[in-house]
Amino acid sequence: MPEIFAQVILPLPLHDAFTYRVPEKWQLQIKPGQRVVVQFGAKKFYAALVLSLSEDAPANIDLKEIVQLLDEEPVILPQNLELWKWMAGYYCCTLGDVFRAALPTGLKLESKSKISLTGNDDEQEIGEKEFRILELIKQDVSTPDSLQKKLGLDFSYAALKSLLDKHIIQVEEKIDAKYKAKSETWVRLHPDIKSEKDLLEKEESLQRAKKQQELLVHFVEKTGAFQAAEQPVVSKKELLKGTNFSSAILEGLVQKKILKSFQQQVSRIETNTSKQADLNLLNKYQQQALAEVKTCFDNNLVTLIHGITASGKTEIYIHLIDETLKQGKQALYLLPEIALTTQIVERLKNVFGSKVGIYHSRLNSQERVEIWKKVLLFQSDPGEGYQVVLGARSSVFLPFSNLGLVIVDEEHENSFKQFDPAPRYHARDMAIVLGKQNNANVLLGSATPSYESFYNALMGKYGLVSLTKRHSNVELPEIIVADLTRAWKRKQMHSVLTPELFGLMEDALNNREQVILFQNRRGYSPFIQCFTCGWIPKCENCDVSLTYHKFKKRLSCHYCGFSIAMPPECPECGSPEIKTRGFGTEKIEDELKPLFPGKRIDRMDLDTTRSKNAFGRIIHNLESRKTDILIGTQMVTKGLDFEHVSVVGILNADNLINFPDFRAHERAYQLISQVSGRAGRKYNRGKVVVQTSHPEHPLIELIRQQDYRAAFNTQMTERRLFKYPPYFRLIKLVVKHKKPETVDRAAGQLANLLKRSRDLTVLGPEFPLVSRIQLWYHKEIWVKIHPGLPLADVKRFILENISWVRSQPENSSCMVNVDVDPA
DNA sequence: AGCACGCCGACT
DNA sequence: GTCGGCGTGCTC
Repeated sequence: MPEIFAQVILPLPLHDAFTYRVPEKWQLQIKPGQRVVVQFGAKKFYAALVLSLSEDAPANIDLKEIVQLLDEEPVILPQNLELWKWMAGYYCCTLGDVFRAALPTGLKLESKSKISLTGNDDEQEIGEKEFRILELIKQDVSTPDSLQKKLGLDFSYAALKSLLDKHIIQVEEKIDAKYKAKSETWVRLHPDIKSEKDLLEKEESLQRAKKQQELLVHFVEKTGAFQAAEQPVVSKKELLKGTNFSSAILEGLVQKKILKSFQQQVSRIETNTSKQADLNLLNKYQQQALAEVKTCFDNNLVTLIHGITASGKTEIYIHLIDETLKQGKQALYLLPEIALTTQIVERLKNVFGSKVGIYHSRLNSQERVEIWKKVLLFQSDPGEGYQVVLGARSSVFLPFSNLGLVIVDEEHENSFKQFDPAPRYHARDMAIVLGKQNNANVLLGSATPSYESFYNALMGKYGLVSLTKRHSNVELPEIIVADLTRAWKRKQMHSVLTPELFGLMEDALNNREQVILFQNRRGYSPFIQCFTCGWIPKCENCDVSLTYHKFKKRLSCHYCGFSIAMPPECPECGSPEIKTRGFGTEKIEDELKPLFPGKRIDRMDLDTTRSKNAFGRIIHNLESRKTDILIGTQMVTKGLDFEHVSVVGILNADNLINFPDFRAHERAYQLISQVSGRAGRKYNRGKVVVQTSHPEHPLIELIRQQDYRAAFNTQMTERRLFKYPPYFRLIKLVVKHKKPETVDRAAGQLANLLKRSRDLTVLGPEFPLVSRIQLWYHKEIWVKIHPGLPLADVKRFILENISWVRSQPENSSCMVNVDVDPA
């Protein structure tokens, strides 16, 4: 039999696959998609993924053997790997990067150095540092990391190495399997008991062990032994529940070979999710839209459904999923993380029961592995595996075997784009690739489609379906523009509220209706400033001012988490007069309390939703009308339906519109529309107040008229003129280094090299909005690419130039991040 | 990404 | 004179 070699992907940012020898014992069993343990480098072990197998190997390399085969069957299918390859190529990252992003943590493993004593303690001279390290090792601190954490500056690798050289300690590499199946103890009759007669004999034999006898009777009553053909089993937990029997009594029966206990694997995921509801009937507009979507699907792989808020898109999705399931195919339903609320999760579980898996970042790694495995299971056992997945961005990596439909709801959401680390992929775009590879239809849905998608639809690349009627005929809210500057000048402001907004809030609250206020900044105030000398506290690691959080009495950095206590006086001039500047959600909450005495005010932002149940609690309080006014950031915009919210206030539209980003207008429009959608969903027409200092701004007028199409057209003119998407493709390059001079020089060189290409438009290098993050200086280069150019060649050209710049000694291998289609 | 090897400044 | 910093290059 010829020798077999495996090309494996390591979970590292390396461009090549590496070849290992396959030991003879696994030659028949090994398949692409299985995980293997390999040694890579002098000591590290990794779980790698078999990419391919071959009978020949690269010459002149001393190959290592695979240490362990981890899976009996592949954890990922060949067609899934095709998506990985596409992603690595398109987003200019390595397969290793994709590997890391794709597999749930529980399926990845990495070796950790475990330090232990050798027991060799002949008198040897050791230094102070060595002594302190040794003391900790004796207390079972056994990894370099934890030693470093405990000792701080007293730790050094040299001291560790010295101890190693003196044979006082030893280091071994241990790999931990992160995923363990959860198991429970179950109980059944011992196989020796073959009839009821045997059982009675055994029972009588227990005359002197009353408790055991009672438990046996309890077991028989509970399970009905010999009632059915199959011998009954029961979990130990279930058997002992509500009784006084202890484990010891059960153990006694097991010892006497009357009962037998065994371990059984159980799922961590709730299983009592039987189908509880039917599909809702669609109204005539929904029926029409559904029919149109299906027609579009006949001609286009991708269809965009532009449906205003509350037009009932979700129910259409559910009908489409249902049809996909009837064809025996799988469906993937993608939502942005924040929109994966209990409302939608429950609806899907009720309709599709145990066929639905939910996959998002709040699951722990063990749960994620179980979802992964049940999606994989669909291939071999369609009855048991998941046929529908509702999930966030990373669900595109799940091992689907027979995908028939992909839905991307809220497709305009920029949180579908992964920022850091690589792969910097856009889940909506990956969904489309996934659709192409599987010949599965893709449905994009939004009330305010991204301009790229809408453009593609208008150009005929995607099908387009519009839904313009809200269900139960609720009217779109009325939008009122309130002039901040005028109100300030006339001294009519009630704290942060214009008289327009204040008046409407009072009316609403008097009618027992609720109010949502939107402000794009969390914390108390975006920055503070000394009234006397003008000093503004800045982050030590990043180039940003610190945000004041009043509740914690601290100043903190929203980029790196750095924080300091609020100084009692100005550290520069000693003046005690430090003033807060600007308004964050926390300060607004404070300011509103005296304006609306007796009203219950709640706040929803990153700071108040950190704990696991906080989000649900805030939503519940609003639903049950325990909250009168909710103040929040972006979070309040997401698909939450509340019946009694009649007024929505956007406290400052200017900081949305004036954001220095080519997408600022698109985003401002989307955001304000989405928040507006929260107003007046059931009984009467809601009111939205948009506060701005520039009521004459053309975008404000478009927002007031709620004219998506006009806003789109206006922007398209600018996008074309300034060479932005959808007319041009963008690649953003971020050069990073700890030294500003190096960043300057390297970024300059790179930009100059790229500018030599006459086909490309190159902007920069420029310092980004925040030019230093966590002690690293950043500089950005934007490359605009004409759609006629071969993208692969352009990328190769860019990557070659990056390598060249990085290889120049004076640039001391600075980092360059490549972000294709930046958000 | 790690980690080893290799070359120059502040200490016994 | 060495210890120890981190800059460069390799890992099947």
